[in-house]
Amino acid sequence: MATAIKSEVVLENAMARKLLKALSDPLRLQIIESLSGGERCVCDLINEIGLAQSKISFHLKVLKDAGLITDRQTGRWVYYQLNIDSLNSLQDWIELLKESSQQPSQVCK
Amino acid sequence: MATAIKSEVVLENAMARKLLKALSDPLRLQIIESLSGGERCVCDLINEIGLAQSKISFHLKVLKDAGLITDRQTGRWVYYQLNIDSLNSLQDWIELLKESSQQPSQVCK
DNA sequence: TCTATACATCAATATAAATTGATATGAGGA
DNA sequence: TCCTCATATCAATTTATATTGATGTATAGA
Repeated sequence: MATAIKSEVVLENAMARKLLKALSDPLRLQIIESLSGGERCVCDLINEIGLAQSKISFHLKVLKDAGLITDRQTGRWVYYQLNIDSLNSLQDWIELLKESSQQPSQVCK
Repeated sequence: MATAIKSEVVLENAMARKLLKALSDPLRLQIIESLSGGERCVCDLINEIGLAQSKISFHLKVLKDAGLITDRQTGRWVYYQLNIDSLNSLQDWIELLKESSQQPSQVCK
């Protein structure tokens, strides 16, 4: 059904928007790239990236709110991990763009 | 060679950073989504999106500088089009993240 | 050459987002 | 219970980004 497909696309767009926004900061990208080496606790990220703890925590929250990472607490430590599902969603969104963008151009006027 | 691979990844990261930054604005996403329907001139985008011309032009420039779109002038009209290569780069970057993120977690302390 | 149209650019302002330094919370261990 | 450590949160400030309205530029047609 056309409406079903369309509302799916709209949903996808809304999700992509959130993810892309969260990925638009260089420090957050550093965190993401660091987490791509596997799960890490905050203290490790702080050491690895070498920046203020409040800064790291702030950006971790942004990434978590966007659904890009998940956390898990063990004792005093909190471990963060990339959420593969969100990366898949982003890839799907890009794929949709690519698929629909090869249409004939409309001449203006 | 390990260094060659690594510098490739670094390049990819730098490119991803630029693309993601450009994609982080809702109006620019609207433009991107509109262009996914095929090449469009600025006047069409203005009508479609219904916002000030200077606004649209500003964001088109950001998208173009990032390499996400290309332009082509014909007479008085300028046509913009999605640059598929940039979308592919972004997909590749995400793919790399996914591939390397399934490693065993390191326990803290 | 004059005028209208399509688009780009710019300076001023408004808005949003990131940083900083301090404080709060909550888990463990002594 | 008290202390320390790991992390989160907050208010104030700074920095970055977007918007607005005006002006500039190039093209085409009369």
